[in-house]
Amino acid sequence: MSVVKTRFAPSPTGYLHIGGARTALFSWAYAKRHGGQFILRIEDTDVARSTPEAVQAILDGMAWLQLDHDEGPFYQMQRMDVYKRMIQRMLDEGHAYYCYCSKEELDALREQQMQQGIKPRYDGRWRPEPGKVLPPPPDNVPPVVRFKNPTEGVVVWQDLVKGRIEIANAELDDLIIARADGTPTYNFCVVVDDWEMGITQVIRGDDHVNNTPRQINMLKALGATVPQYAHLSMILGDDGQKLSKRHGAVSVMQYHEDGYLREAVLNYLARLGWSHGDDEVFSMAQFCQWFDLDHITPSAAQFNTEKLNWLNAHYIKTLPLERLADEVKPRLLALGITDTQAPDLHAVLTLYRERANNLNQLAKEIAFFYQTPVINEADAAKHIQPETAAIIEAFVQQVQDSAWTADILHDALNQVVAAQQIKFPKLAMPLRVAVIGIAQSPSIDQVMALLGKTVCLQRLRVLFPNLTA
RNA sequence: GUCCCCAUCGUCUAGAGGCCUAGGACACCUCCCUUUCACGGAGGCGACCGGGGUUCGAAUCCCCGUGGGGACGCCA
Repeated sequence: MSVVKTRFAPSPTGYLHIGGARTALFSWAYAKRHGGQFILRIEDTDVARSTPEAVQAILDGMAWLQLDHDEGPFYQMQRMDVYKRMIQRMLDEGHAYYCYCSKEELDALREQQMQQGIKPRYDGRWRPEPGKVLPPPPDNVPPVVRFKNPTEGVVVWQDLVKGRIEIANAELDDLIIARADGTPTYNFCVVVDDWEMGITQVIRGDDHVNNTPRQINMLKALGATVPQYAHLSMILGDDGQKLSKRHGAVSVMQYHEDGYLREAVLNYLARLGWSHGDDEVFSMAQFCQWFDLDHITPSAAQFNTEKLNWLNAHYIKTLPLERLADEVKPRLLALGITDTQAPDLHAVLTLYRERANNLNQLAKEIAFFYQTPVINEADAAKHIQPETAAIIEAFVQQVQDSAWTADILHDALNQVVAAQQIKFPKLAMPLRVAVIGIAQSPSIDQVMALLGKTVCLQRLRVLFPNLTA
């Protein structure tokens, strides 16, 4: 039994989006599960569309998700000599041949076939056959190389996700494996690489199902071992539409920017199209022990931001405080906050992490600890009444000479409420508005204790300038 | 058009012929907790695409519809 080896093979024509990330995650997890190797291969043979920025974006995305590869990254453009040697071999062994059709000729053929209602495909006009006389090669058309696909029989494989798939060779045509300029095309490079790199399980998107029989035929022509295939269904956007620029096909790094933890994204993606009974929340370590191809859903899955948010909230609540602080600090910095010493960020996070489901939101919510809050007008209008100043006055009288802890403040609050014969919110809400700018917060006594006496009193005086205390 | 794939609550899914009066999670609704908003707790709403078979018995197997998706490039 050969050792398991999987690969993630993106083409660098854009960022790493959520669908690609899941494919990578599953390939990675499969290798981990079986003690195998996971390799990263950049399929950059489309020179016109590949960019170094996209390569970097993919590397960044993989790094953020911590989907580390054991080998690579390999770049197909650096393996040209390998492909060219293989193409020559195919030619020499009669598995491939030169085709002198021009693009225009091919386009015309395709159009004609479409009109006739038949599947558009190459008609084999340059395909050599015993007893067949080929036209003389035109001297102004540089030839492409085509693979001589079998014309009869069927290609069958046991897909690890979708089960047995069978496609008739009659449905396939002779695909181009080398362009007129001599460069190899995608399907050929994949075949050569998967073979040479010893890939045992090809885990990829199911848009490749139709390429699989061609690849199997080429593998067989080369005398290579055919790997196992697992075709993952696609991920649909939140709106049920195909993922695209307008439908949330954003970079995984966008999730990072938008305040999501990698733990949440990974857990969410793992659970999208794969299941382990009723388990919903699990670590990547656990996932790597559980992951298998038998429990992958063959149908497409719709992305659900609400559930991602829920997982994000879970991880914000349970992450080690140190980790959480590291995630929040840069986001506070983006709000102009550099110093998180006083009050202590860990203490602030302990108080606030319970209620957050997003890192950016969390940073925004605790910003008032480190900078002057903006008073929310609606909250102020609602909670600051004509009698409020007197109530605040009484409160300040009560606490100005005492120690400043949550317990003491808690008692003081209750005493003032009792003495003034008012409902608790009559005091608590104006305090919130004055001290933190809005009417929603954890217990106001705890918030004020963290903020400190000086700052609290100072902020109270801003909103209630006539305090005598 | 041709070929291929798919089909359980709004969404992600459990389910491999009897354990299913179909389970869990997100969302939603109600109640509880409460110092507001959250968090948390307890309930609730809510699905096997349709039709034929096979079988004592089908969400599970088969066929046909229907619907959705994918592929048909000198793109990957």
